[in-house]
Amino acid sequence: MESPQQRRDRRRAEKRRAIRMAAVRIALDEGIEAATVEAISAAADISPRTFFNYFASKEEALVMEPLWRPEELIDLLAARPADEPAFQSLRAVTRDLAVRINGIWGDMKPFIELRSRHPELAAKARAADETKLMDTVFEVVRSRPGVTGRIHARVLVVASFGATISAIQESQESGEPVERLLDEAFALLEKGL
Amino acid sequence: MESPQQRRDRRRAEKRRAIRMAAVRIALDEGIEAATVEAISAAADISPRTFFNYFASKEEALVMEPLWRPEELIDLLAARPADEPAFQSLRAVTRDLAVRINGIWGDMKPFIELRSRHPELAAKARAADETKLMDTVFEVVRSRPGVTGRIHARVLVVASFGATISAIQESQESGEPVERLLDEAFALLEKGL
DNA sequence: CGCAACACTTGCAGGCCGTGCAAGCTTTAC
DNA sequence: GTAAAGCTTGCACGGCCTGCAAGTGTTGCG
Repeated sequence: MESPQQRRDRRRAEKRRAIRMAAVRIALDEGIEAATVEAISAAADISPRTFFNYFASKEEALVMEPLWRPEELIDLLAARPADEPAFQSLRAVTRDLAVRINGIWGDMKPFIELRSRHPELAAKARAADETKLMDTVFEVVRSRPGVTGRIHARVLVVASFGATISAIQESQESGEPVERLLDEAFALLEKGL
Repeated sequence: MESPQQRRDRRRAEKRRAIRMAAVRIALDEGIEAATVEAISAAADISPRTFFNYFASKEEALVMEPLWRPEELIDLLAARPADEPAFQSLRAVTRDLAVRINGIWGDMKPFIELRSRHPELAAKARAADETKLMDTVFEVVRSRPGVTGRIHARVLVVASFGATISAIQESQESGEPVERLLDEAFALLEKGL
């Protein structure tokens, strides 16, 4: 059975999704300046005030849900063998996560289209939680064997994230499979630039 | 002598700087929520409307001027030998530019302090012009010899930028010289992770 | 069932950001 | 000295976002 709490969570998630869809549809069909909170709320059949019970900002509704949450990433890293080199752990973990994209590729399409028309959307949204993501991973990587110092850890993290995002972006533009591009990117990093 | 246009430009730059200083001082002394456009304008002795003749947004006044402009970076890359490997060009250019930081370290201090208290400031400001910066460099790197494809170029750029920013951040936190950390970071990338 | 606790939605009021416009003022050009 | 060009400012307005309190549904329990 479904507990009342689960029920509430599910309905909430559904409504959040519905609002998002309305927002993106307006932004794509009528231009981003037409996607005001008022217009989105009307389309989603809620009051403008309620919109902010679901999203902390208008922008949040116009970008896709982040693919990775910090806690999840930390769990996955912790699940790797403790003596595995940090670089290989990052490689394995980001590969697992990136592959998940293939399953939701269809859902991502409108967001990708919108982002390509308005790059500032992705930039701002990304910066906010991506730096936090990298900071948390940085803390994990620091304590791995073979990591000689803080700058080493920083470079490992920033290069791995960069490779992952590059592969995803390139895959979106060229249509090549994410896995192949990801392997190519990490192989370059492994063998040296 | 000074042409009238130069004179105007200079006065404008001075005023911009003065407004910035007022903004950062308020944000540091009284908290960031006290740094409203109204308060900043009053402190800088201009009208709130005029504030927006100098800055497109309030945030712009609270972060430091970007260290690198795209055109400048492209010029510097173009000045490198055309047959130099892309990685070495990036290494040399970012090193030159990063060293410039040592000359303006003092001016940067308030901004660094403010950014450390409010990370979202740096995140948003950075994302906006940093992605544009990387896109332009990407185009240059793509046409360098030895760059085998788009993903190769992407990884080169994102890793180099990541290394540079890591070195700068680490230097700010640890006090070690930027050059040393930069060398260490690029050496890691060169030999492979 | 009935009632109390809880969660969700909404309106209202208000602060803040950012922009177009037009009026005034200062500097520059001839 | 006068016209053109640039800068500053006030005004009005639209849009984002928040706290608060009132209203409406939902849940849990006797």
